[in-house]
Amino acid sequence: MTSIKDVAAQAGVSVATVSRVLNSHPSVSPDARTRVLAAVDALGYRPNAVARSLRTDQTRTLGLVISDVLNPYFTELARFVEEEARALGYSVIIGNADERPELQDHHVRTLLDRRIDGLLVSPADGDSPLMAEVSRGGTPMVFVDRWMPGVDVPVVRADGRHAIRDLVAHLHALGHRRLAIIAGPAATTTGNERVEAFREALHAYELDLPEVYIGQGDFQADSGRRVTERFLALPEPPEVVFAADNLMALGALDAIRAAGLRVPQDTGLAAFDDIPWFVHTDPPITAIAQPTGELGRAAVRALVDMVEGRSPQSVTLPARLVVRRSCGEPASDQRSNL
Amino acid sequence: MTSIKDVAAQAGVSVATVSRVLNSHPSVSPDARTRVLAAVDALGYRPNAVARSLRTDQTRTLGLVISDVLNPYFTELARFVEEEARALGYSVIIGNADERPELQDHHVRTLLDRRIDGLLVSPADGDSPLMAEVSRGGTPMVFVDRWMPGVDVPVVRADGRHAIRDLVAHLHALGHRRLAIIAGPAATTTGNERVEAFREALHAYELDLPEVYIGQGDFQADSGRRVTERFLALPEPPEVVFAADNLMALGALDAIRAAGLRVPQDTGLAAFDDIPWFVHTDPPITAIAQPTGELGRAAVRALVDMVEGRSPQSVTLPARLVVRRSCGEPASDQRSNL
DNA sequence: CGGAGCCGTGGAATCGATTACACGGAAGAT
DNA sequence: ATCTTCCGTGTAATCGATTCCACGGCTCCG
Repeated sequence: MTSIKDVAAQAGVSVATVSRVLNSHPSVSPDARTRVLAAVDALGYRPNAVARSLRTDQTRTLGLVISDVLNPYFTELARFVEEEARALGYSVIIGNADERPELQDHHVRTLLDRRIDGLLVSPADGDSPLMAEVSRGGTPMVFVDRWMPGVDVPVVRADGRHAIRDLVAHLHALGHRRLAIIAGPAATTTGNERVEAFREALHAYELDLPEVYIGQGDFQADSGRRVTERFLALPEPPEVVFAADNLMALGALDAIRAAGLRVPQDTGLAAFDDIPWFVHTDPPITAIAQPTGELGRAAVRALVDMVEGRSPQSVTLPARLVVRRSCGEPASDQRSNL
Repeated sequence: MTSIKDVAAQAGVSVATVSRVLNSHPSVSPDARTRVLAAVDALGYRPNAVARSLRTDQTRTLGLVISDVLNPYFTELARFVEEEARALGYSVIIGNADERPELQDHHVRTLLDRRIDGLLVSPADGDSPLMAEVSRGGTPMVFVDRWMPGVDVPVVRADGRHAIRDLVAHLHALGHRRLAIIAGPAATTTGNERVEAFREALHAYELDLPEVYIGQGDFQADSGRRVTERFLALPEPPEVVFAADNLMALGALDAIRAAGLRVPQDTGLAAFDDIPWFVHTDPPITAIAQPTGELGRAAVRALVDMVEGRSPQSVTLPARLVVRRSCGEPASDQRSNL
């Protein structure tokens, strides 16, 4: 590998001058500059990012730790995060926690060892003292989508409260009264919030959310399947099942089918998170869509603000209901985005 | 940040001894070892990976450049790659090329600047002289899924030939004769191969693959939609459309629906790449499944072999047909994996 | 005409690790 | 007892960059 010394030798200047040219430091003579540039070109020289990072103590790299790459919602989020980061001159290293706290911690530590400039996290289930420690340790950090209470870092997320209210209104209008929810892990904020918002919305219609209608899932398809089986085995099974994420909705759909039931005639289905495939399932699935692109971009901007010494802002964006056919045929004025 | 010097001071030894303990070098006294370990613990010291990499000239990091993260096939691949790499003690940095050669080159260069130990690439459309250059430059490199002719590096991929023959047999048995294909970009190997295998399989049944039945796609949903619209507008539209990847199949499904046609009664649909959602579309989609997990693992093993000075092997694994209902109701003995 | 100030440049310190080499002391060989 | 060998340890060089400081030469001003 050619180093800055080779370039210096080739151009007949010192390494200091080469470095100045490369970092567009003002005090370099035009003559020296051209000679250096020519040498760089001739040798195909590229600065060693490792050496540079050691000296400058910055890597221009952000870490992104997400709970599950296979979840299309997070994949999309990751894509937007990388895009915005690139626009701001940063690279992104993604760590996939697979919803496992210890794997999450592994990635966080690895990223810290590499001296990333900042960390974007969507914390998995289970508590992780590491997070609080990292944030106290001074590493710029921002939570996206999910967050951890008690850890004082900016949060960028979508608020589903309003959309969930719309969903319940929609279900109520269709005549459904027995509504169940497949919740996410209790330890994730998104897991809790969605249940609470659902319960509140039901109250507004004087409906109850009995314990047996709250299934404990883990954001994976399998758990959606298991919970739904239990719902269907109830003496009074729910008329509609609302899954707190798209993978559990997939599992729920499996279970309903396997029981020989039809959606929406026998059991309705709705999901939090909207994904392209929901248009093509049988039937198309009514879902709550998050503004994923905006979320990803806002998260990166907040983090970069922090890294570069500006004061970052927490951001909450509204999610919105997309009505399709999985809860029953909506009145025509309620249809949208098919 | 605490450095090795702090640990040395705390333990009352030199930095050399600390380093020896950390790298489990044999000649350290038990006494020194315990004192160092205690100091590491007390200070919460973690070695600076940047400094270490600079000195040792290895990062224990692999680069993975894929054509499109939003494609579930690649997401899954990436997940397995990371898993296997982690098992072997490596981290992975993913670069998403979004099917754009210039973005692909950007990521390759960034990864090289960071001195990754090896590079896993699934090249996008368009030629990139950079690849050949990198490989000649001595960076360990392995192609996965797609490859570039003329660049002499190991290739890990699935062979769809056999499965495509099975697919054509299946379609022929259902009475279909006019079969069309939505191809991938001509410049990608997977794009070409799938068309050629399809043509050959048709020949075996004395069927032709006319030019108008070959649509030019780019592995994105939109192109599948456009190509399918054109197919359907033909005086003699095809009875079955075979999409060379899952996203184009999604687009094709859109287009068929938009034209007011039913699958499979009016137009059949099959896809290369199988994904969980294909079970739940209306109707479930017949697809060719790649052994993604094995592919990812084999690719990492080949690359690590190369990095660590062993001689790497190209690997080709068979894909297999999964019959569902999107091409017509199969005879009962042909059904599988619903 | 002489001193102050500026500009372009190079030498050398530095970042945090690894590792070759030297050295002192203990143990074993003769 | 003396010589060799080996072991544990420390000193210092090194990786490839950035950047502080000093220096020589020039310009400008009084």
